[in-house]
Amino acid sequence: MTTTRVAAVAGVSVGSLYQYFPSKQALARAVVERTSHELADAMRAAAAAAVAAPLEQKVSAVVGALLAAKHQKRSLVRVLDTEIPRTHGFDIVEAVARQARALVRAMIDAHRREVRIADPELAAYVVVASVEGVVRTAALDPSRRLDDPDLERAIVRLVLAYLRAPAEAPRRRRR
Amino acid sequence: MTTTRVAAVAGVSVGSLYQYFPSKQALARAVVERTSHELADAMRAAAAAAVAAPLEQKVSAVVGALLAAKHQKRSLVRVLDTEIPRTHGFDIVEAVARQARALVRAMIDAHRREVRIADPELAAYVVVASVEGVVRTAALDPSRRLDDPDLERAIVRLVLAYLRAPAEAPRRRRR
Amino acid sequence: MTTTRVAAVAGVSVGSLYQYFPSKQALARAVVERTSHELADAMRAAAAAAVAAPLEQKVSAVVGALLAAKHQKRSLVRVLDTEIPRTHGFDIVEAVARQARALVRAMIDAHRREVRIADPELAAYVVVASVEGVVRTAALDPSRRLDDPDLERAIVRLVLAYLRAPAEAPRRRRR
Amino acid sequence: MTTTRVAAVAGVSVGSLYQYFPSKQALARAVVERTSHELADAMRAAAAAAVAAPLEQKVSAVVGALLAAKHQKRSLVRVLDTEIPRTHGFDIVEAVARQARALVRAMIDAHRREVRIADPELAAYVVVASVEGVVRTAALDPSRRLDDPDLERAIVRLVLAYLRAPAEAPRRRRR
DNA sequence: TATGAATGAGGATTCATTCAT
DNA sequence: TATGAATGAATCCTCATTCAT
Repeated sequence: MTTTRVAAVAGVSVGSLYQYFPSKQALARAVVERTSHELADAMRAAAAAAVAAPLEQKVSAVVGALLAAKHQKRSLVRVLDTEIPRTHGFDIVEAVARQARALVRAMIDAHRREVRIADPELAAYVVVASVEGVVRTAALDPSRRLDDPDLERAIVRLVLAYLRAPAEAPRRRRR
Repeated sequence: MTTTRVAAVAGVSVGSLYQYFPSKQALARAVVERTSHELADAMRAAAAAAVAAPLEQKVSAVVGALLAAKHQKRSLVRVLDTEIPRTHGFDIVEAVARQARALVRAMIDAHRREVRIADPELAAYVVVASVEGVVRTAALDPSRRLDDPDLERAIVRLVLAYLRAPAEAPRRRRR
Repeated sequence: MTTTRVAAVAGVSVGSLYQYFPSKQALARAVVERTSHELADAMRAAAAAAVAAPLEQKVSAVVGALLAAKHQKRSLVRVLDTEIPRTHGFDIVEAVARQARALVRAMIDAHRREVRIADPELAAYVVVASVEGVVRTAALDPSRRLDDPDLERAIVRLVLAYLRAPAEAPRRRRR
Repeated sequence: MTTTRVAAVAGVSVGSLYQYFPSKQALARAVVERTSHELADAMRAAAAAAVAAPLEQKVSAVVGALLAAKHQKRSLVRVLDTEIPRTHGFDIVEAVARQARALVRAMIDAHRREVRIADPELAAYVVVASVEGVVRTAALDPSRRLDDPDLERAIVRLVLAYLRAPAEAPRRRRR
């Protein structure tokens, strides 16, 4: 990803690039930012639409939105994950992850009876990180399709099973 | 990660680096290779030691081994994940992931009664990718500790819940 | 001949050099190519202008053109011969030599009566190589001038004498 | 031509190389020196053996000795001419050329009646440089053999024809 | 005396950034 | 405002030379 190539692909000159972005890093950051916001918006919208629905439908809606968004930008996702040093836009990615965790926390809170979680903060962390892991792995894996309904069902199962599993053993102090 | 800095940190000269590795890429690859092999060995050993134990103990043993290994090499893990273009040693990482999936498949096969999985291949994929996601996120997150027993318990819960969850809905053809 | 120095002498930056030539080797090759073509053109023009003249005038014209061209680019000739590994642009130099030989062959053919040559191919080879040898030696020799008319006369004498000399002894099989 | 490779081919270690030669340049110079001396000796011996013979036999003897020596060391000749910057051992090469010119001058002086030369110094220069040119070109040309008797005869013809050619026009002062 | 690992200056090349047009 | 040629700092890599063993 050189500035010249980015400019060429974008159909403008390097000079023009620097009229809009003060540096290459800023440009990368802007792309990450936009993509991240779109993702966050898609998930928020899906969650909002299913706010009154049972847990299973909520999870399904959000996971579906996530996969659809990632699938649409598949090649961009791949480039961002492969080429960009994980420092450039990390805070933005982190911000989106925080929003996602808040979203999961809200679900947990809204379904207290169904969900057996001792530490909701940790649970949200695990849910978001694990789903992100599966999506990331699948996105980078040329033999997987992000729009495979089996994959979607499997992720939904992962989340629901985790949330509904019988309470963890009571916390013991560190070994 | 410049060759000069690597050499300086290693306490040798650039020239010496090139006596052992033909290129910077080869050096990075060697580090990834070694780390990956150590990780794979640790997990295999844990699984072998628990081969006759109940599923819960097996999962706990492997997850524990994984976290311990990653925790020990925490800063290296961080550097590799942040600095190295995901192309250089990707095949090796992929090989380790394949081994991990085989390991999970063996567990599934050994506990058929307890585990309700329609597609074991996909299940192994999801288990490995999700655990990897949680570990990766925690490793890059300065406010998390990889040796936190709560984190370990949460990951074990994630895996066990997923494997034991009631059978997925029968597969429907693509929407 | 380092790229930095070439750039400095040329009054540009290294980067600019690489905007016009993909590598140092290509740069060297381009210089050799241009010089060689100029040389070949000069000799061809001289030969063409004297196409109807007697042999002596033809030879004189071509040798004069050769010396004038080399004299004009004296310092470049010196650098190319001294600094450039004989591999980089060798095929071009060889191509010019081939052209020069063809030119000499044409002269031989056009003056069959005057010239006593058993093997015109070999004769052209010897003529070109010997003249090249004298010019090269003189160009590298700081105590010689390429525009010395005595040198020119001597070279003309060398060529004419060789071509006009009584027939070589009949070829005998290898000793 | 790296020191390591030279050492490897020579069957010793780099360190040993530096026990005998203070630098790579000195090593190259020594090789050039030895080869040059052998060449000079061979030519001197041939000339001495034919000191009383007619001019044609003298020239033939020296040219034969030159070609035989170069043919024997053909690959070395090639390497020296291709790889070594023309500065390293140039003075030695120049010294040998000087000796060769003296040798030719002696021949001219010994055959004053047969040879029609106005400027013997220049004549010797041209003879040596032209022969060197032919030998060099042939040595670097993979399609030529230095032990080809036709080549030898052609070179002898070149030298004899040049020396015996009717007197050059009387020297005119430059412009 | 022979070895060859270690050294690091030097050199080719890339690419983010600037700025005259 | 858009362009893209020019810039040169930064980086990878080579290889002549040294020196501890």
